[in-house]
Amino acid sequence: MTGKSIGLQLRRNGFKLTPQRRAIIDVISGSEEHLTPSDIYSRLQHKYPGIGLVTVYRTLELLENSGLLCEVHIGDTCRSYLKRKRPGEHHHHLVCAGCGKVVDFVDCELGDLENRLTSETGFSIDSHLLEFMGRCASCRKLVSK
Amino acid sequence: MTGKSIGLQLRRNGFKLTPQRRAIIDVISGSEEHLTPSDIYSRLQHKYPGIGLVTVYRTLELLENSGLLCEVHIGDTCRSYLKRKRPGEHHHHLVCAGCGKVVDFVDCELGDLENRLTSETGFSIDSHLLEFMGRCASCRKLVSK
DNA sequence: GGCTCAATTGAAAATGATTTTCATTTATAA
DNA sequence: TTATAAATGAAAATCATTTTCAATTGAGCC
Ligand SMILES: [Zn+2]
Ligand SMILES: [Zn+2]
Ligand SMILES: [Zn+2]
Ligand SMILES: [Zn+2]
Repeated sequence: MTGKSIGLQLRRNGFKLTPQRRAIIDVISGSEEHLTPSDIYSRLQHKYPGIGLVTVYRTLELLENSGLLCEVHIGDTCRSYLKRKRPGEHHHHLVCAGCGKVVDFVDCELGDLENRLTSETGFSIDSHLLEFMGRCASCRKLVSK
Repeated sequence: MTGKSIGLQLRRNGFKLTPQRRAIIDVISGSEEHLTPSDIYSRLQHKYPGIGLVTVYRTLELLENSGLLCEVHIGDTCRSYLKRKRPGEHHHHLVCAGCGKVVDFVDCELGDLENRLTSETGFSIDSHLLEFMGRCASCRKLVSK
């Protein structure tokens, strides 16, 4: 999903497409890394100065409610976001602890485990959270130098 | 692992076993639910009033560094804790969205997926985060009434 | 049982992240 | 172009967490 199509999707949902929102979408779309609100805020200062941190928070909330963002739970902050490449599609993340780069994967194959847990515990299961943490090839090179 | 043995473990590691720490361990040990720092703080007020929230934070940090606690990432707060039943043993959690009750399971069987991701992406993988979210039997009854 | 001392505690202040408030501006549809 | 509801930004408010520091205390030692 491109930055432009994210903007169009917002409009289709009845929201205004302001320059601030374009800029924020632009920053998120142009990053392979997961970004916190203040990461996004500081990246904005270069290309689009003057946008308030409040607007970043509000836009993130809007994009998230519209299903256009992914969350990453890695590390300590639970508040780090990423463009959702294919909205609606079930997937998970492999995250680099060095640079924050995120790779998606769709085959989690947790169905059997889920069924067994359901019958063993009496819980009904609604969803799951799965993330792998590691180091991407280029971050590994840096360390070994 | 009992509350008492958690206390002993702390002493073995060279820390003092104060009444405040006993009380906090007691609260955590007596709960099947994951608890945030302020959850713990408010539960303390009944049985052991006067313990400061700062002490709760400090004790949680200590217990976590000693590997005696589990973290739950469910929901919005990344800061919710639980007694670690068998320190050192690899396991994951099934969490009730209604009451917060947590059930452990040890068989995650993510090795094959991990190997495939490693070779497909060039990442090295260090760890993973896996949690199932659902509703326990008694919370399901409440809803259906 | 008392003595000593570093570790621990709690109150208050400081910090940091997020949310709310509200007056002003602006994207969009007519 | 105009009207209008939505969106913005600055500042204040709120909430979670950490730091500071003086007073207290657990645990080893006599
Ligand atoms: Zn990397
Ligand atoms: Zn999955
Ligand atoms: Zn429940
Ligand atoms: Zn596992």
